[in-house]
Amino acid sequence: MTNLEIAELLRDMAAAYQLQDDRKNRFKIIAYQRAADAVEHASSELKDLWDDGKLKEVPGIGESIADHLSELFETGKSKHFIEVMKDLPPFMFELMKIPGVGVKTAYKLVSELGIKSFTDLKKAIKSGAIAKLSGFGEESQAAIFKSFLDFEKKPPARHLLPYASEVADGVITWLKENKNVVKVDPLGSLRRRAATIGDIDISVASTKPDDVVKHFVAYPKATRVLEKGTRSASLILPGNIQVDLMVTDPSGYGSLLQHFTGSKHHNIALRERALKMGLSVSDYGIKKNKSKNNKLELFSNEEDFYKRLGLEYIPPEIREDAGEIEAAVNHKLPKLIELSDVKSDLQIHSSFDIETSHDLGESSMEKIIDRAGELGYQYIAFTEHNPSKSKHNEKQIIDILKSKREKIDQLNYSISKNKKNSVKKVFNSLEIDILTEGGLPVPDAGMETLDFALVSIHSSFRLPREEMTKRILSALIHPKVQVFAHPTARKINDREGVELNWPEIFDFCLKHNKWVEINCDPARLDLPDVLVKEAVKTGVILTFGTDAHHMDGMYNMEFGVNVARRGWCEKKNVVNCLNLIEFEKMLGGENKK
DNA sequence: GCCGTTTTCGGCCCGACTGTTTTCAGTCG
Repeated sequence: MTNLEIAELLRDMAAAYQLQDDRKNRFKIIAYQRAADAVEHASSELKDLWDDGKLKEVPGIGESIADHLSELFETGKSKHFIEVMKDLPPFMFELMKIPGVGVKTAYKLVSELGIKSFTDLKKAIKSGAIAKLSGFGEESQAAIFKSFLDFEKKPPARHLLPYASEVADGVITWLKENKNVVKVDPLGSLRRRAATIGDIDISVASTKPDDVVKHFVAYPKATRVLEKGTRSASLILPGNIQVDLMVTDPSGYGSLLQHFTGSKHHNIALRERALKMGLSVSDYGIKKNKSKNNKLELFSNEEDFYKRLGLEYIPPEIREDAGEIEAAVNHKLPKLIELSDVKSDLQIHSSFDIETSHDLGESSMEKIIDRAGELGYQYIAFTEHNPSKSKHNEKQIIDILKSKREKIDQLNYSISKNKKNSVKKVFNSLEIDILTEGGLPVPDAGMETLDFALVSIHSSFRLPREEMTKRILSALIHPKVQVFAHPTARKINDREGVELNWPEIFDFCLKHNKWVEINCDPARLDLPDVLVKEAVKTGVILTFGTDAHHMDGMYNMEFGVNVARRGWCEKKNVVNCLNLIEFEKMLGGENKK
């Protein structure tokens, strides 16, 4: 079972307890939901953790749930889960995927109207049967129908960061046309720079919230107004993208920024901390105790808000309730890496034709060097894919690589004459496929032409964990191999990452001075943030590579930096932050025979 | 059902919006 399937199962359990008695089970429900969230965000497959006896190390999984999951892994089922859910019709969980349809609604539709498919649902709506149920009416029936039509057309997807940013920019531009908008910011997972974005969250500071809301819901591109209140509203945009707006007075804007940035778990943890201090936190501000009559303390900025709770300012990227609050208490927050720290790009594909196994780049080496200069880099690496193995014999591969070596040497000669460009050196590298059985498709005489090599997986993604781990290590061991590129080989929304024994990989890299890439392509962002955090903890050296196949792709560096920041990365953890001399020293170091 | 700067027992975030059952339940973030 995958983590996603387990998370879904735990959420179904929470739903079951909600139906049984949502008051009595209140905290059990929360516990199951928290466990589900934790499983979804875990950096390893739960099955692997169970293999290693580490199930209970996942925060949110305790004695009881761990036991049930163990039974599930051992026997394929859990008696307790089956018992709790035995009377629930399976289709209710499908209905719950429609936004606005929760546990109670779904159960009622299935149990009282016998709905067993989406076709049944449509029939029930057409006949008006839903409106006749107690607790429902014409309007709620219509709301379910509209929501269903959106969902049927396009189930809510998570969007890549650059796309979500663009959509948000459109809304923000529209909001700024209203003169009552004092400040406007994109928040939520967009501000936390997560790899994918669900809803788009936007906050506004204004003394006239109702006027701003009115302007917002008139956004010309909106296909539907989901909600409209006095200080908040939600729209649906084409492609079934939801945009949520919250407005507050400028005097309390800091609290709104903080609240709406999230994450949910970070906020919950903050509020629990506040309670222990005798304070109550909401998106309006902070009160003494929970009493309604107590005076509200306002915060115009986030720094003061965190300070009030005895915390250092926590950067949005690490607000995930993953140790950042404890670190902020103890003044142990990392000084996160910044884009301006980056002095190089270590994965670029030029158009220099070496008859590659995969796609060739589109821009010339010369143009790429100019662009690198514009970005202020000191050095870059050209990392075209290796010459295809099927179309060449060994001698041909060696000859092709020698011709590229000559080209790079010429470039370095002309660079040394050009004082205007900040780039002082280009490295001759290669992105080499790791063969299914391990090993590399480039003969040693070809490897000798390189300054260093990247290796990566482009085939056989579904090997078992230990086999895959051996495969990777057999490639990394080669003395010319320096970087493990896009290590999980995931493609966001398209392909899951491979299974690897990460502690073993990281230990190996640490011991042999091998580096692990953060691929900056927004569709990859690989290593993912949770694994970056593990790598940083271990002390593994990381690299940035934009994987640009066109010189404009070099602008994607910022997305890699986002991931690094989310993984608690400092300047010292990333080799790209070294200047040329330091970098060459690092490259020469322990890696040479 | 989980978890701990005080706690192995006794807590567990806080509020907006909608529709319907006119005082609240359901859903969401």
